[in-house]
Amino acid sequence: MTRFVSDSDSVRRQNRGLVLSALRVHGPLSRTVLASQTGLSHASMTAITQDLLAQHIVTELAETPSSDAKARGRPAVRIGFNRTAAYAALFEIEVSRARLSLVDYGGTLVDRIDLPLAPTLFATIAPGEFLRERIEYLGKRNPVETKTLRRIAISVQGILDRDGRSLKWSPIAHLAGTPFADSLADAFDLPVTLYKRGRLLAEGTRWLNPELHDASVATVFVGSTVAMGMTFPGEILGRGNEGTTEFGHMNHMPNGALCRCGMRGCIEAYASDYGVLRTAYSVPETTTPAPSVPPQQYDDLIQRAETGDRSATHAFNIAGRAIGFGLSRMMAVFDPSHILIVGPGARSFELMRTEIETALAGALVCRVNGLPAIIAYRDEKEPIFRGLMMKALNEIDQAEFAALPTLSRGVERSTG
Amino acid sequence: MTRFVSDSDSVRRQNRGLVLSALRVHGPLSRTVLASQTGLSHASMTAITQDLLAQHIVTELAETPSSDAKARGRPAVRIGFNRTAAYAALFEIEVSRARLSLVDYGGTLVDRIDLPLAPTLFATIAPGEFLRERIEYLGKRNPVETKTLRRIAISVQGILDRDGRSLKWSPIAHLAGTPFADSLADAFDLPVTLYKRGRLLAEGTRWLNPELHDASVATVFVGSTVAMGMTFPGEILGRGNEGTTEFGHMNHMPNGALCRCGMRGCIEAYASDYGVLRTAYSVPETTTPAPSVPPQQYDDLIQRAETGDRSATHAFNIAGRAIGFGLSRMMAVFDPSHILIVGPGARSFELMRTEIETALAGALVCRVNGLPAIIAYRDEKEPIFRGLMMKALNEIDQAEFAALPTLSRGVERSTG
DNA sequence: GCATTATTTTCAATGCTCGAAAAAACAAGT
DNA sequence: ACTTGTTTTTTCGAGCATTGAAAATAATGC
Repeated sequence: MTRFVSDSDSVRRQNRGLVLSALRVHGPLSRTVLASQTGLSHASMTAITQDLLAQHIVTELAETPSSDAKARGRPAVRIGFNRTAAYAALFEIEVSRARLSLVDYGGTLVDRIDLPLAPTLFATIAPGEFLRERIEYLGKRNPVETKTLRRIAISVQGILDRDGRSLKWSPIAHLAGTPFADSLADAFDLPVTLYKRGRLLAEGTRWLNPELHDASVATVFVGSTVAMGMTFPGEILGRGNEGTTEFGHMNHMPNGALCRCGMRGCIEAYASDYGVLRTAYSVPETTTPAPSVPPQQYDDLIQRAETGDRSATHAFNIAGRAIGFGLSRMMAVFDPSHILIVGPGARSFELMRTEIETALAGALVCRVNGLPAIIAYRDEKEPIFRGLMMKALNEIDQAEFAALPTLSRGVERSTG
Repeated sequence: MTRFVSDSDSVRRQNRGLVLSALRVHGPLSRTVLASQTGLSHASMTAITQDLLAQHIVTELAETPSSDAKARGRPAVRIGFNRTAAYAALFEIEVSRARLSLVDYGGTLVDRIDLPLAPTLFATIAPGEFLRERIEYLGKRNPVETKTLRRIAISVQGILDRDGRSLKWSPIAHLAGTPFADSLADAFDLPVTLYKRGRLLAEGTRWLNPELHDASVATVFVGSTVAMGMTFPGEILGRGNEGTTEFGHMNHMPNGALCRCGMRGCIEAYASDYGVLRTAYSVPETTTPAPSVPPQQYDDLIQRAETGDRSATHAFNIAGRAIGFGLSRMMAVFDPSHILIVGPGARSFELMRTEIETALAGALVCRVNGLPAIIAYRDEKEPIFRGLMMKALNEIDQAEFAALPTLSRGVERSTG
């Protein structure tokens, strides 16, 4: 059952969540604006903000006295997140590097550690152990902040198990099958959540382009891997694992090129950096891919293709064809209004565009609904981080702060 | 925004909906059982059922006096739907036939009309007009029941527009683009809802096999077309258009066999009845498919394959391969625990099984999560009807009856 | 007829929302 | 300096749906 009994408790949780969501989306707002944004009455707004203020979740902003346009009536007091109300530790784990960030409840970066990841690292130290040590190190550098650490969120690559507690498969060496999320949760007695990188990319891109909030979007990462996340119109943040895919490992050609995952014919085997390079240099399709490709090599190939080199353009055509047919096939199940191509591969988008659009045009849904808008964005790091942070903070908002019981009303009033 | 302000109104709607849902799923239940099923207190149960009784939505069942095992305490009074509370008219429109059914609020069939559909019919009469006349005819035969008609629900084949008001494309001749749903809604001043046939099949199969309620299922129809619906664990009935796909028109082979939809290489072009026959008889792939295939021909082919005929078994291998790769590709986006093969093609399931499983085994998600359970069911008519009826009745439950305002409590008490 | 048992209802308390009215905090005009 | 107008915010009482506990109801068993 997805639906539960509703009582005054769930009413409070729902409406407090609505208020926190509005602040998350729009930044600081006055009670009046908050009321019209959420649809709650002014009376309820007063009650809810009073509660949130008493619990030090939000604060009244001391308005800059130089606020230019003087308005007529009583000046609005804007409410914003109390940045010290909570902190979150965010890990972004990728194949050859990781990053640990400490952010406050308002979404400001407090500290950050970059961690190179040797392929053998997790064979010599348990991932959970490694991550625990890094957080402890971060804790020594930020003793005050980490005292109110409320959540650990981790971006990973690979296939999560059904309840999202560990990886069943991952391109990150020696990471799959280890219970690092649970051991972190035990070590710090905090909720730990795992998110798939491709899905965070999709959510983060959306936060950076608010007009995508009303669209259904397939966000495709093209680079060292191929991945995709889906987002749906209206939903601030998808529930559960909604929006995750294994797009990069969708079959493109039966018995085709060898993929890093060990299967044959995956889209990634044609469209990722190693796939394109393999095609361009006529390396046999069944050659085992290198663990990683120097970015320079990939950039050079793009440049060669842009100057008309035949084998280079051919390789990007093959890549575009794989992505295009993959998207065309996906559209039988999920039919987005927008397709975003993000990551290093976005630079070669123009080289793949024709093949992608040709493949899409062969799909019945495209003939009927028209081609989706296809847009290329280069940077993937910022959206992934943004998606991860928003997920973590939103979890704190909804699962923790919105669910807090009321302090008996009117007892405490800050006189400051 | 998907989320709205919660107040006492939405609490009542939610909890009344919970009660009606429980009755829909389990049939008549006593107040005590209803309370434990929904999680509501006995006190609330009394209040809610009192209300529903006063509004004649449910009735207390006069228990059969021959109820065998005499229990100790006060006997439980079971509550069931008041079958005359509402009626729904259900159209199932297919390529060459349609059917109109009148059902009561309890889910009992009241009347039914079968309607052969000539291919030119909707060229000579507007679909909305035709459907209106049939309902009026039904109304003459059932004057009392149709007076409390509350909803019209229609099963269609093809691609719906985004708000589900009309078809953008359909294999049913001259149906796409006509505003038949809206004109019916105007004519009878009733809500009219369109559902995609493949999706109803998925929901209906689930109602007939309750153990599938906790599974994620891809239900594939194989017959005159190929279609698929998805259902998700726990959800009684998917929201909106969730679970609809265009699986039959997912590309299987670039530039491949000609499909009825006009595109090339669709799964349907290989795995539907006409596709298999075309392969078996070595008719060129680019031959325009006939509008429909006599069932006898398809049955004969299955029999020939079962007795070892080479071209027949080959045709089913090709079909299985198309379905298998389609499923393997779908699983990059939606990874079900069960796959159901339903319809005439289920009889040839064993002929396709090896190819389907081989293709699935090539998908990374299958290597990681294991093969989903694959089950064949023959009958598709009953599940489709059941799905359509459940959708319509559930809409009446949730959108209409659960939302009804309270009658001032305690005023009216039936003394019977 | 009385004890036992299970179901259902009643009752008072709780907690949330809402509309209307009042209070607060400022700008502008006199 | 004081009044008026404007906008934001709070207060107040009413309404409503929930809940736990206690009471009432309706049967069986002895």
